[in-house]
Amino acid sequence: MNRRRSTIAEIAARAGVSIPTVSRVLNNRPDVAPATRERVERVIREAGYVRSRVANALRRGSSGIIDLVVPDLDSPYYFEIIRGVEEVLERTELRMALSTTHDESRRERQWLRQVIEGATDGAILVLAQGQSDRLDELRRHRIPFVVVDHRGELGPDVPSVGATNWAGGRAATEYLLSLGHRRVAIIAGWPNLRCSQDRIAGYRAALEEAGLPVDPELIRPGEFRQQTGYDQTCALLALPQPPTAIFAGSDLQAMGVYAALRAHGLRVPDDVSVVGFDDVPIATMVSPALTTIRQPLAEMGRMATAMLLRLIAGELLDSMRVELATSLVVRESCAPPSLPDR
Amino acid sequence: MNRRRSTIAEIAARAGVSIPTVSRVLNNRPDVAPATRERVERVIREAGYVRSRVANALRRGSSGIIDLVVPDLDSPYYFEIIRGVEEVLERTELRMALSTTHDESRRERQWLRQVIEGATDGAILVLAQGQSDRLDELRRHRIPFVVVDHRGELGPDVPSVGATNWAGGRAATEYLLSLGHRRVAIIAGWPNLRCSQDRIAGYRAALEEAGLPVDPELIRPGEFRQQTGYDQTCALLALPQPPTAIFAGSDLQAMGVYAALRAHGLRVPDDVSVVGFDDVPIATMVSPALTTIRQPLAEMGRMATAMLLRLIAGELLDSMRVELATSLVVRESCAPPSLPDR
DNA sequence: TTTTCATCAGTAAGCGCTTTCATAGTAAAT
DNA sequence: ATTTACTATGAAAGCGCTTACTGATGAAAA
Repeated sequence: MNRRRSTIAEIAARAGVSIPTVSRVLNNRPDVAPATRERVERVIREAGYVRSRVANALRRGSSGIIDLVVPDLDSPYYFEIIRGVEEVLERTELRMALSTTHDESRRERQWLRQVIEGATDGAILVLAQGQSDRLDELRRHRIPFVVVDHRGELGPDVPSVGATNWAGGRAATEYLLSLGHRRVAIIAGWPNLRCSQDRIAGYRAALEEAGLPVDPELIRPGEFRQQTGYDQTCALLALPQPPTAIFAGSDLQAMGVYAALRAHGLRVPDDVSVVGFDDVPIATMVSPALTTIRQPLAEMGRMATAMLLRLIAGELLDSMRVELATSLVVRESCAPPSLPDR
Repeated sequence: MNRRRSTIAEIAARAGVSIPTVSRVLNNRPDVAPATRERVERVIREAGYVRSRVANALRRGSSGIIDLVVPDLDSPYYFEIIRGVEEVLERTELRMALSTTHDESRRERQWLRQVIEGATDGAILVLAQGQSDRLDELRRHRIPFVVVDHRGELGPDVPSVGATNWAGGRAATEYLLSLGHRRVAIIAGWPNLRCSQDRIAGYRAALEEAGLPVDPELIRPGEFRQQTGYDQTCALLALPQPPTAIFAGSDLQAMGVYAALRAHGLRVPDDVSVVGFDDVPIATMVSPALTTIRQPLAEMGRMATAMLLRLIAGELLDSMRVELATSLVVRESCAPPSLPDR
């Protein structure tokens, strides 16, 4: 009906009071006479007035927006995190601005500019470089942020949340070893990712603990995508002594492993055992259901958001760096090796 | 280094010019002497100045934010759409604010209030009720919007994008029929969803065209989730004359179908053929790979965003209602029926 | 040389709201 | 009756920026 959005001034005029009085009513200030308050509130209701968040933002320098930045939107990994963030944000007045960088620095700068321009209240960066210029700039602009699953080294004062990747890598390997496997391969993420390094370290630890040699051939880096799983499995299978178990760096990779194994006429888990990482929904949908290391992605998102909220409120964090526990979820993709080698 | 964010006024002072001049430089206005422009630009660079989008937003009443609203964040369906939206938005200066309603009207109002408060430039509503108070209110506040995959009836002047669900329903059924199936079941979404209705209509059309009776027992409504697929398949299998092919309403449902079939010791496609709907990534990851009706989700997101952008620019839409083509993607989950019934 | 125009830059207003600060009115204390 | 102390409200400033206007210049036209 009314074309323009109504302003506080209109309400004031209609209610026969001054602008500040309306503002006071809006903000539930105590110093308004009950009768006046009543009257103003009625007018507000009648006019269908909603206050402008933009004007407010300008006034007090906070936009009510949290930025969530992910490298891409091509994996359930990100979506789980996004969901976690959304879950806590939806209980607040804050909105989530989602953007992607595609790991391109051009996009990163663009994002950074937007964030700073936009007076973001805070940012959650997924898989960001642990100590980069970007982070410094954010800091310089006094924009609170927390990093999820950082890459590379982490500055000491960077709030971050991750998962116990080392423990996960070790648990998966130990499990496979306990089943009797002696040649277990690991497909990881790129070595520049902190989580990859940790998982491989966990894998090595388990092997060494069991007194088994670490065969470099069995450690295959790559992206966390299906294709990598496929390709590396093929490579692994071409080895003179192929592994009897494969520990993939992500469930998506594991799907590639499944496909490659099928293509070679090998059955899971009868011929080769497979363990994934992440525990995204697909893990339960495939057959055999994927045994995997659960990474509490949604919870990481929730935790990061909770931390950010505290930072925004100016509170201190109990701990700058929090690591959430991974856990082994046993399903159907592992079994004792068919023919024990060695 | 510098604590506060620098303002245009500071730049002006430092460069020895007036505030409007800085603004002109910032906006690439032609009426600035080259030398002055040069100088101002240098100061801007040195100061690391970024203009406040908030102030701008207040000034010109546009916030640079597009709202994307989905019912939930629990299905690849949404993520594909989100990705499409992000793809076109990332080429603009606009940011995406993502929120969920959980189909609760409380959340919907909250969202609506936020949107109106926040001076959103426009909104994309996924699976919104075709003619609801919400939409009216958006219209009243002059907020451009477009609906993706609307539910229920659609007002005539509501910009929307969907897929050719009818054609998809028909194509899937025809394909199954052409394979020799005579009892094909359809698991759909809730009947209040427009897309469900259309698909069922397409299914009926194919059946009738082939001179086959439509058995109401074979039409099973439910949610688009895995569990529904599982449950309805069990129900279907319990029928005196179970279907030899099942057309699921989503790929997720189809995963449930797979699981139920496996649980009953039935093989896909040897014993029962399965067709999905959507063609999300999982479809290619499972074995047998899922034959499905591809719904160009990401493209729908892109299209919706493109339309919204035009609406925001004040341009007219070529067409209020656009339907993107679905297509049959044949993979491995269908085969002729093992024992022809009747 | 005087008039006419571009050209460049500055003044001021205002986007919608919050927030001192000041003031009128009223009730309580002297 | 006068002072004191609130209480309820209004006037005005300002958040950071854009954008009519308004003026100075100096160059081109008369």
